[in-house]
Amino acid sequence: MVCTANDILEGWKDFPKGLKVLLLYQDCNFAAEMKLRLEQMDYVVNVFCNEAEALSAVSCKSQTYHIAIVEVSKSNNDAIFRFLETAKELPTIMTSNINCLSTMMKCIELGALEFLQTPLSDDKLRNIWQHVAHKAFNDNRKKEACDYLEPVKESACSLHQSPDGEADGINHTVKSEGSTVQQENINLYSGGDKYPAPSTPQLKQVARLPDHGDCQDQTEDSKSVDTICCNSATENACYTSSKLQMEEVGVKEEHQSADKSEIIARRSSLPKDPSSVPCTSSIDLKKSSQPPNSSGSKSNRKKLKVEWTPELHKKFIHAVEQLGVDHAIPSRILELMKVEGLTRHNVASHLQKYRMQRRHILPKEEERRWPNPRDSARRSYYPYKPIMTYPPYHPNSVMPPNHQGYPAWLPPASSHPNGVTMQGSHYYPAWQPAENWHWGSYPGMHADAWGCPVMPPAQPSFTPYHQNAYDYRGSHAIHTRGSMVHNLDLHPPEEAIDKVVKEAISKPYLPLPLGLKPPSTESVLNELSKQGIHLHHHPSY
DNA sequence: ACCTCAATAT
DNA sequence: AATATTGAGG
Repeated sequence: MVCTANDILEGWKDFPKGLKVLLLYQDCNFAAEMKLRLEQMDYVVNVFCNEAEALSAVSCKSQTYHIAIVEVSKSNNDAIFRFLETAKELPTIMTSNINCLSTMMKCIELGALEFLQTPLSDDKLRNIWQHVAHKAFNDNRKKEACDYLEPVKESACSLHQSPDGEADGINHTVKSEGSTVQQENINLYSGGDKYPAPSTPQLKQVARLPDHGDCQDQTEDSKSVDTICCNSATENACYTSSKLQMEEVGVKEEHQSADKSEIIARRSSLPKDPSSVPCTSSIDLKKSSQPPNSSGSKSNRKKLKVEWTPELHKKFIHAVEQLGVDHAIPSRILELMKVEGLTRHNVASHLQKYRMQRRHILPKEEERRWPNPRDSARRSYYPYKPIMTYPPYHPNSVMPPNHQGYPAWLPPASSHPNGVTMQGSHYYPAWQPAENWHWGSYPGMHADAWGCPVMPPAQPSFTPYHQNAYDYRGSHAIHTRGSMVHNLDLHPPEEAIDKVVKEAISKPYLPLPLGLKPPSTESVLNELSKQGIHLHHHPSY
């Protein structure tokens, strides 16, 4: 159970009213007086006169406290220290009329928040809530960092020293941390906690473990995992065990939507319901039956094999869709997929497979749809049904071909903004990978079928230029209703041309717009300069 | 630096 | 046999 900053700021009406304070005083009279004062400040106070009682109260599930105020005297030092040591979860303020540095120091060492000399002013008393808030923020930060880093830990470590030096795993991690998406893995806390907002007691006192509390500690010290987050409190047990379990098994892909935008959207609206927070995506790396090596992670260099789970594949397909089949290149796909630990190589490989499948599957389909032998003869490498489409440099010329038998300028319906679902039945029979992946879990979604068009058939209503797929490189989308014919003489804005051409020049490996023969760079530049567009000519391409 | 394809490994 | 990884070539 975590008392987050959000709980306090949003979920806790009238914070700090109702803050639950445990008072541990030897002198019951003093205690009563304190109780009174605190209650006048709208705190809820329970008094204990000996440390044992107080401790049992702390460990009692039914009653929870946000903060403790503990009186120290010369006589009760040991008991108080014991209290501090045991109730690590509970933020504790010490108070005393003695002024013994060593005692004070010991208390602080044991995690006390501060040491206040009596008499306590109202101000000081009133302000105790700040410790709770402070800790909440602190924990929140730690938790995020922890959640974020934890799943990567293993893969990152393994990839870190990958021989070819390509630490995509790391890069990726760092990158996404710096960028907008910081994913969380709240399922670690899935003990059924429902955020009983105000009564969020057992704040984990991570701060009290200066050396172990740092989740970023990448040294594989499973012991530290234990100590980090599991401090004696029983309710942490499930957290710890699940965590350890995950370490053994390897982090599993979560079935949450992998859609980046969704994650961003959700995050930006600071989820009140923790269950809606997306989980970290990381890949399930299969260790190749390696004995658990105790000493360091160095020898664990065996290449980790990426298992393309349905979820992973789905993300892959998503990415490919977004980019457009023809423009899906490993690096971009990798970016879009936002999967930690996955390397460009992995993606490239998968992409290769994917393309192979397409090539094998589609021609057959084409054959069925256009049994005209001439067509098949004309079909080239990519089994498109394709016809010359755009005039050169039309921004839409980067459209992927469609496979629907509709005019080639029709964008794949998958990029149809309305996300119209497939109803026609003439899409491709779902080719399925050999393994029994559970495609069924994405009903109506054919994106996951290998090499199959990922989209529903074009809509009769034709909204041809809604091409979200191609804005990815910032080309101006020209939203024009109606069919191509009306657009033949359409001249896109120059920047658009510029962008497309630049891209084409700088990324020779990207496929050319459909139907175009590769023009020589010279001729392109010539043509452009005739139109007053001047680009640097890089002779290499 | 990165893509693609083919060879190789599992 | 299928699929992931590695490597060569562009």
